[in-house]
Amino acid sequence: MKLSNGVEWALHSCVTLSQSREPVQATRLAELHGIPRAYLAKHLQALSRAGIVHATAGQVGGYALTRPAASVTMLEVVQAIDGIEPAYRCTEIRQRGPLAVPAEQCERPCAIARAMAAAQEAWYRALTAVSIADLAAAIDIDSDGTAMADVRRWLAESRRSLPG
Amino acid sequence: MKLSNGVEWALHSCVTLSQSREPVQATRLAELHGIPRAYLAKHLQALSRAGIVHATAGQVGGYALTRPAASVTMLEVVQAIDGIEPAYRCTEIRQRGPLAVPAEQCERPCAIARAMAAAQEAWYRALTAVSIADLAAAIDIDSDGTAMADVRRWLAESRRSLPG
DNA sequence: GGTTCCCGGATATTTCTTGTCCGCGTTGTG
DNA sequence: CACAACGCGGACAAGAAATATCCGGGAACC
Ligand code: SF4
Ligand code: SF4
Repeated sequence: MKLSNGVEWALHSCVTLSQSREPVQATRLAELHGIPRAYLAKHLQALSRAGIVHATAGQVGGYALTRPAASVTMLEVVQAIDGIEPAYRCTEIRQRGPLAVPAEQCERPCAIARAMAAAQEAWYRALTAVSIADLAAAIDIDSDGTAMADVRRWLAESRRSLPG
Repeated sequence: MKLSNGVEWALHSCVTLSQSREPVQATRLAELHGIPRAYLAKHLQALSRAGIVHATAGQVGGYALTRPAASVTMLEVVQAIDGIEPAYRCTEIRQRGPLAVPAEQCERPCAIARAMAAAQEAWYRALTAVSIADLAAAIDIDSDGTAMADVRRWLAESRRSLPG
């Protein structure tokens, strides 16, 4: 079981966006995190398609959160990047081989699939309980209240200096 | 997030093995489920390395559970096949870029990594709660008490007829 | 001793992730 | 209103990982 590392970038980007009311360009977000610009843009597009962020084009364009950070859950971001398909994909092997179960008995998933679905559900619940705002607040506390202020300052500064 | 489909084969194989006190060859397990024999053998080797099943060589060899089915949890099987590394791998991007956090502040994982770890823990807990014996019992109930008996009959029969 | 079967690694094939590119639409400006 | 600049969006290659397969030992049984 593996999670795309783009999830980490997307979560960090959302936390950063929650600190700015103006749109932030993909170039800035990539530079801030030291990651390839073009690839981050691809993931941001996925967030855009999921309705989590809104992209504005043009000279002063960029990305911004569409909803308040407190209403965006981690699960939404994870699913936007990694897809909504569950980790366990049942290939219905019980319908194959010499003891094949007839299809009419396979209407509802079997015990194995049910247990896996329950585990997935527990995973979803844990991620739903945490919002982007929670993350921003927790990161701020971890850094003694300087992290988010630094981000806001850097965003304001880069908007002036870098395009020059 | 994706789970190797070998997990499904391994779980089915364990349930099957729980119905037989004699060792069952990899060839039989593969035939019963209609899956490639060689690849299933590779996964069974992983189960063997994890101590879940014991392989006996020789003419009447095969695989058998080392412990009672009630004491083997789904999580053990999943981790034996899919590995124990967590789904979310933190690449410490906060230590990169213009706002890099110094390493001495990164001793404990940040809020994002903590939330992901909590979700993973919930997933583990759900899988630990279900044993192979539970699965066998549930599958038996789903089939009105015929599935496991059919498996036992097929195993006994194939041991006579097929090698001939 | 012959046979059967499991173990382990080496290897080919396919799929997915990662990474990069340029066209199109949008925005601000003259 | 036409122009030019800018960034988003999806299409396109390279790399990694999973999937699937094969064969040479070694062990147990007959
Ligand atoms: S639903 Fe259950 S029995 Fe059917 S293939 Fe999936 S795990 Fe196997
Ligand atoms: S520990 Fe937190 S801040 Fe550091 S890279 Fe992981 S998610 Fe980002």
